[in-house]
Amino acid sequence: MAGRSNDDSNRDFFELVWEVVAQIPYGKVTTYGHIAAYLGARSSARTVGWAMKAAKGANLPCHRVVNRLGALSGKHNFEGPFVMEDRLRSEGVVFAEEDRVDLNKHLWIPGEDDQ
DNA sequence: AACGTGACTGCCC
DNA sequence: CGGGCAGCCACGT
Repeated sequence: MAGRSNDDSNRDFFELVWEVVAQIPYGKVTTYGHIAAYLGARSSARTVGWAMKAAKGANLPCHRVVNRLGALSGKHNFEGPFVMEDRLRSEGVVFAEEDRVDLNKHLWIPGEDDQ
């Protein structure tokens, strides 16, 4: 057994992602890439998407996570294809275009004191 | 163990 | 502005 516990790196990447998502402020959004970069895995943006999928059912604001273009790439993974957009609009999030959030106004980057 | 797929991203045409 | 290609990581078959 040897303890391999060395540090918090033992935690699953998914769990770290969920913690970041839980920190996204109300009315703000972030991207898969920024979350991955914040966790030191800039190339794992895709894995962040898997974490979201695995988080389905959890009490996480996963609707605040969009792709780099602000598009709701995961809307079809919610209870309905309209739930994600509906939830964002409820928080006052503005859409620059159809199915595309205005990141210029609502982008929140983990680690940045923007809260 | 190999292959295909995907809630991604960057680069090129 | 759209479409294709490559790199990346985890998962299902």
